[in-house]
Amino acid sequence: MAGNKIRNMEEFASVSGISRPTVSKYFNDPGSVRDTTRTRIEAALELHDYRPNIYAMNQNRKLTKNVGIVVPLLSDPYFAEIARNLEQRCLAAGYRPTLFSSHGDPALEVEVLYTLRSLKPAGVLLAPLGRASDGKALEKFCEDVPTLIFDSSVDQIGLAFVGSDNFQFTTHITDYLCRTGEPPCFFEMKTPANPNAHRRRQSYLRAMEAFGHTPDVISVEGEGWGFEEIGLLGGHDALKRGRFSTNTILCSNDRLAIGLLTACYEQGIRVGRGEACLIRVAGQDGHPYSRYTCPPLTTISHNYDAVSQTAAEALFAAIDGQVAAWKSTRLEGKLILRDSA
Amino acid sequence: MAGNKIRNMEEFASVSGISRPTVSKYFNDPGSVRDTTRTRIEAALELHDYRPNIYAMNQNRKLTKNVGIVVPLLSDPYFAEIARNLEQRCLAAGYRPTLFSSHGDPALEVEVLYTLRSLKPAGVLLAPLGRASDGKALEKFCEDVPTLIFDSSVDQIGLAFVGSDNFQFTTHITDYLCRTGEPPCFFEMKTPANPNAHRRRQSYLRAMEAFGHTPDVISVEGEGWGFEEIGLLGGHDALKRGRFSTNTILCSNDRLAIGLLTACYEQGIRVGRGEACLIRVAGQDGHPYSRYTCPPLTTISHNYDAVSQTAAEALFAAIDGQVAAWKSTRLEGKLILRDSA
DNA sequence: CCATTTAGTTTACGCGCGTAAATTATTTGT
DNA sequence: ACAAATAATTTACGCGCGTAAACTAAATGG
Repeated sequence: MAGNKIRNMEEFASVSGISRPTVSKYFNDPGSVRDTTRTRIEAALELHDYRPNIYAMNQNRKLTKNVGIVVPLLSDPYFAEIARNLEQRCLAAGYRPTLFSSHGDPALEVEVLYTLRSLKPAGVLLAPLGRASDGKALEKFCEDVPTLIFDSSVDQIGLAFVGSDNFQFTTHITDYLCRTGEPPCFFEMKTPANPNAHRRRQSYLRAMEAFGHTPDVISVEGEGWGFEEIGLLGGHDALKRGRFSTNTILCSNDRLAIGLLTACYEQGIRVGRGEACLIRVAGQDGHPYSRYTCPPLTTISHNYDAVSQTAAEALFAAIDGQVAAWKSTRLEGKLILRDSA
Repeated sequence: MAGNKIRNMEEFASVSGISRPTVSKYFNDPGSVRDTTRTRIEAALELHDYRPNIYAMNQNRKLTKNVGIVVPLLSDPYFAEIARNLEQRCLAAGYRPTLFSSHGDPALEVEVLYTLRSLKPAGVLLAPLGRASDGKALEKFCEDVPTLIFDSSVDQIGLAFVGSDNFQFTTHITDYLCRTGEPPCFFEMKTPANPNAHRRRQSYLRAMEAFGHTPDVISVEGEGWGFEEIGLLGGHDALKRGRFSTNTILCSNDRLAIGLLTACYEQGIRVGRGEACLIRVAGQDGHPYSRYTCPPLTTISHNYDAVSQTAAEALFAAIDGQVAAWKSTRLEGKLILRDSA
């Protein structure tokens, strides 16, 4: 742990009495060198705590162990959670994950792709911004780097797509709401950034039709990624104008629902399924904070584990050379019953 | 934009008719080459959209433009927000931020430091895990890399410390609560990961004493970073056992408060400052979600902008060679009055 | 014990770029 | 138009490591 500072592998090799190429071999796979050599290297390692420079390692490697993970917005706990999940799986599989956020900005998303090329990753797990993404840039990137698209699909690019089955999401929770009370109206952003939102609206319309009810979509104004704020303002506005035609509101996503719940609270409207409650509110996503709203939010949750596992394993298989035709996997969500609906 | 793929600067230099060293100079500072040369390079750039490999660039550079940003836990929106803020400032100042999360794990925090060394950053903005951090490793790292510590201070390491004045935080909000109703009891984790929590408890005790009231600290069990869950469970328990001695509860942080609010809701206890309300709840931090709780959470907020600006500017100054003695800057928080207290 | 496998060493080159020194070409002032 | 100043080029080396080829030393097997 003490000793003079070791600056590079050359120096470390010399103090450990082993040649640099062998030391290099050791760091790439400790099991690939003889027992006695490994022991000597590890003894030297205890004395000098040297670490190879990762970026120099990757410079001239045929296949790196790097995996890039890109999400549209890290400050959204949903993406933070799925990113964390993916990182763990990469580490467990022996890869080096590097996390990037597009911060909701298409230009930054393109920048991230350039940075990723420099990283020479073995593969990339990419959740695109969606509507605002530079499709050409994404497509070009996917041609150069093995990329698995998750969460939000954009055309048929990359190795495969893994995400949630938004049609099932909305159909399922609409069905639940219809069976347990008044059929829901649908609360959404007018111009959502994410293509999943469109699928959810369509699915709501279809489901309502199938169940023989008249759909009602409330589309609120608002740009950007501040969904809670948009739900809050839009909710206040819609409540004041008596815009909700039923006592049950299905939100396009949980963050909108969180804002709407606050609007309801601020207008003294009691939410829930109890006797004293005026309206029911449900969300979609299984957002990490949905458990802690008041009332706790009934929602249909992504299967976080299954989505990340499927995505990660598909990417690792592709890295290992297992070629597979492009495929879209959409996993079902699970209804989480809480007090809000 | 089309053209054959350019693999490196050598190839790009040849197609643009300029020598590689000059092209290299251009990328490091476009203004440092003659107008005619710049025009020719930029013309070639439009045809081939080449980008230098960032990691190769940094390999042999005296001073890189890299800045590392490390936070303890990205899935906490508080850290996500401050990280985003810092990233923007780095970009605006012409640096290349790279974001890392320790994911609440001291071992991972040490790993991150190793990765950072490989990055050869000009400087690092580091928010340590706190109590669980490997102090020796942090100290050693700070000796090698210009590092500014923020959010949570650990000894007197690095270039400087920038954070919030937790004493002012708690004193200020305790004062507010005392003036507007019953003096608060203090709701906290028994074994908090963050040293700021200790400062807040102490400050609460002092403030209560100064105001001539008897303090009451409720310390709940719970390990890890799932503060909402801990607040929820601990809140349920404390409520059932009549553990709160006054109708006013000051939480050690907003995430605990969010959990406590849910516990109150689930026990049918109305929170707020209105007539019909049984208890008041206040938090500390100005968490991004505190606006959207029910009722919206009264809290004392970090001055996010000022903290990140002070931290970033101090680091940039140090990178520019402006030596300054180690200094601790603690910025005051701002009381945010909402309905919960 | 010697011949054969296996692992290690040397040597050499490559990755994609920064950077310094010496040289040559271009621009500027007059 | 010419000398001086400025910019670009050539040449050469370095960063920290991967990797391949040829060679040598050590571990096997009968």
